[in-house]
Amino acid sequence: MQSKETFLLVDCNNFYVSCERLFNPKLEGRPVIVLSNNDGCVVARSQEAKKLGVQMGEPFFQVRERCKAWGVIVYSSNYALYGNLSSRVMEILKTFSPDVEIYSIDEAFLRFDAEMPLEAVASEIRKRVRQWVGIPVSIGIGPTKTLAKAANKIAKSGSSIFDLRSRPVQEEMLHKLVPRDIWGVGRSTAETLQTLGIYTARDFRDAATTLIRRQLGVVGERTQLELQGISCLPLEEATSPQSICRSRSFPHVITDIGIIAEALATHASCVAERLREERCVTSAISVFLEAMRKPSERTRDYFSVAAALPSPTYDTTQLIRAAKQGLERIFRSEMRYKKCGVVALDVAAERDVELDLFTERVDPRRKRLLETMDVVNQGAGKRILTFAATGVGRAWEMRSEKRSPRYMSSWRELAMVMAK
DNA sequence: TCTGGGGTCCTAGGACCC
DNA sequence: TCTGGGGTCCTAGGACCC
Repeated sequence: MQSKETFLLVDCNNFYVSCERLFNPKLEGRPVIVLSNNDGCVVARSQEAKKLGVQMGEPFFQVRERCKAWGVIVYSSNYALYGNLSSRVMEILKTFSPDVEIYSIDEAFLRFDAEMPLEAVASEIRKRVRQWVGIPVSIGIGPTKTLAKAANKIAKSGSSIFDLRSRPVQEEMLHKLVPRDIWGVGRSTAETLQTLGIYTARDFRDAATTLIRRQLGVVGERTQLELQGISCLPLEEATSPQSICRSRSFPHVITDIGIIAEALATHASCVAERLREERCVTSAISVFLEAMRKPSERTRDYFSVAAALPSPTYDTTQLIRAAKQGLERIFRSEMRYKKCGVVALDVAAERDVELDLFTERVDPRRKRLLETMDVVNQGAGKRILTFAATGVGRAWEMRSEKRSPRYMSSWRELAMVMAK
């Protein structure tokens, strides 16, 4: 008989804020928020900031004045720092179970096969991550991933660890959660459930399967089964991504094709770099532009074009060339552009790609050149070596006015310690 | 006048996640 | 003036084929 499996969901508390606090302990106990790229909207909030009513995803310009009045400390996002701390946390988690699925930058599922004293394991995980990296985490325990997620939600609001394995506890807690609290239930699904008279997570779990299947499709049905304790979402193996996208909004409207070409060349090189990092190749890219329709309106026009590459590749030059050709096909001089991006489609692991006699292999000399660039850029900081097409003016670059130093990835930005 | 049935593949769009 | 970015999966509908 297959042994019973249990899932732990480990989630870093207010992750980006916790990262900032690590290097600036004065932020402890104070309201802190972190903004998205371009300082556009709020993507992380400390407990204190949540209490003040700063909403997740709220546009920053709408809360700026309130933040000033309340003394909220504001940071631009610093992904170099968060990425680095994230991998340290994940390394620790891997020492507790061989079965770890890194679900996002700040959370991971761990699977345990046997019946184990998992509450003890969970508190050891919390202790070790706190001690070795300095980040506080919450942990949910459940017989399925969806229940572990729900347990984590409960853990967040108090005890830091919550076990949702026992049936009576499930009865009680699922009655307290609304469908929207459940992983996989978004706004639209929650509305549908409401019209069906389903108001709690427990109602959802106990509703007629045929009804759920008809109204919500296989996705909804799976979520329902998971709530019943029947595991349908296995731990995902780490696989190569299917697509890799890189895009940025401009800080202001841009109409100049030359500047957009530089931005796209930069995005194309980032995509290529990531492909090499993942040991992947792409056989087609898509280029897209977004333009403002009217100055006052939020609505955007979206233009995109896909282009096949001569052969599966991770070569920056080929991606830049294809991006440029794509741009020429969709660019209109009268449009007011606000964002652009490059997507690698059809991404596959390099070793899985069958090269026949006629497809061009990446030239070994070019391969060495690209590898060298990657090594230099990783060691000395990003963008030491770049392709000329990516430009030097960088008139399109985003606002990031309140970014903390890259303490862990840039020699120039190391923390300073005064010793007397 | 009246126009089958079954299958595959691809794409766009929606929904959801962090 | 100022509203992010990067993913996944599913579904419906069209094109195409026999």
